[in-house]
Amino acid sequence: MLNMRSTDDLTARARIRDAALDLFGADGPDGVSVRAVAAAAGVSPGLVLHHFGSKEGLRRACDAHVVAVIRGADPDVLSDTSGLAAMLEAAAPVRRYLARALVDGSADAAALFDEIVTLTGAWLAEGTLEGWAQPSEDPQARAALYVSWLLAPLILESHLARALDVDDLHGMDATLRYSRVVVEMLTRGVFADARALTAWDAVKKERESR
Amino acid sequence: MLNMRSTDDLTARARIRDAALDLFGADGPDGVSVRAVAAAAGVSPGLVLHHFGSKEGLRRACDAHVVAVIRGADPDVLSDTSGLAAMLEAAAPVRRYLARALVDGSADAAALFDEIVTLTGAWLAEGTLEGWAQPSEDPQARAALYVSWLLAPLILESHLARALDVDDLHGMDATLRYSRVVVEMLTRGVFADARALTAWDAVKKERESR
DNA sequence: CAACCGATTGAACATCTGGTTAGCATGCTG
DNA sequence: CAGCATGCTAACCAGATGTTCAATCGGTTG
Repeated sequence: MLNMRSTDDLTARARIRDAALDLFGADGPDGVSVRAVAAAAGVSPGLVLHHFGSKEGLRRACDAHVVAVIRGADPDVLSDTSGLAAMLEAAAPVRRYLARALVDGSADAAALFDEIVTLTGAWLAEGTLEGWAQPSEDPQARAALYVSWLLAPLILESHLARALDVDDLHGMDATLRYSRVVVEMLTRGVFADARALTAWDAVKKERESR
Repeated sequence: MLNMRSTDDLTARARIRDAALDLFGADGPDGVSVRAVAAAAGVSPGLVLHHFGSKEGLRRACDAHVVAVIRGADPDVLSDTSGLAAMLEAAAPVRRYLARALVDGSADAAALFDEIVTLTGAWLAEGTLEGWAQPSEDPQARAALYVSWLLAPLILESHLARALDVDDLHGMDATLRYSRVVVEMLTRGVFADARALTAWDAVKKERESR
């Protein structure tokens, strides 16, 4: 057995982490036993604890790894949306894990979310000044919603795949297809006139008068 | 102890179901023990199984109850977007349970999702004909994405609340605030020119040439 | 009153959980 | 070579989990 921990990323430790990433991403940390991770990595259950101290430690290691992958991937493309773009480009297990961590309330995932919202807000503000983005009455909320909307396909993966009649939502075909519609909806909008806006005004007025 | 099972909705059975709804919605069925449900309902663990057969049976009962509540707004059929509205306006425990069931892959929640996507697709098609909705190159995908986007605040509740600096995302103030931005984004769009569309074209061409 | 039936309990069971420990093997270092 | 740290395993532990079961209680019915 070789002993190049820092360079070789295929050590038992890395294999355990990758297996955990995969399984945790599918069922959440609470739905996966240490033994299942060990089996998937081809090691004994004891080794998992030996390397990561505890199951919680393994979870933190997965969090850290995912954050590092997303932060570190292709920082040049698409200037300021790089975080988001990197996330969408990241390998499927990492993406699934991130989505799961977000709904499970992991602290690292939450911090990543906040960071991306901030970056997106700045990016959209710049776009507004340069004229390629619409101005917004509430830039903060818009940035948060924009990020949430791009995250939605990650989280609702299985439901969207069913609605679109595709097997793998994150295969290239399906990704191209739905991202096209996303761009279309974000460019032309969905509603063609202001009646949704006036409907909202009516709701607000009614609620305020109560 | 009274014995009016069918009429009184505060029987032990109903209390167990409500407690389970609450706890399952917070941590998912796998994160909650039968004993915890029993304790929250003020009964013994055995009674939970006596009434629902198994934990899985209890989960199914929760699913059925939530679906019934959502459908109950419009007893016969869901019309247009009323299902979506009912989901977003439902009481907090129901809302949380639904969000959790969607990401956990419950069959009933998935069926509800599909149904709402279909209704939304029909609604948007009608709008396209009547002129108040934009035409779409891919109506099926648009309907699915539209539903996903409106569901996103449900699922990412805590993260959005943090980004918007509000305590309760589904309180009236916050709801009015972010729904305003949703309407704004869906009416005016986010991008002011076609460069996102052309960027997508470039990506597609590049990937196809590979 | 007696028989019965559903609601309800508490204890028990087998299983699985995360975690600990002792020990083995191997490779580095003196 | 001896000494030692380290990767790794197997056995084991205490606790929690879902489920089962015998027994009790209370109201209804014969």
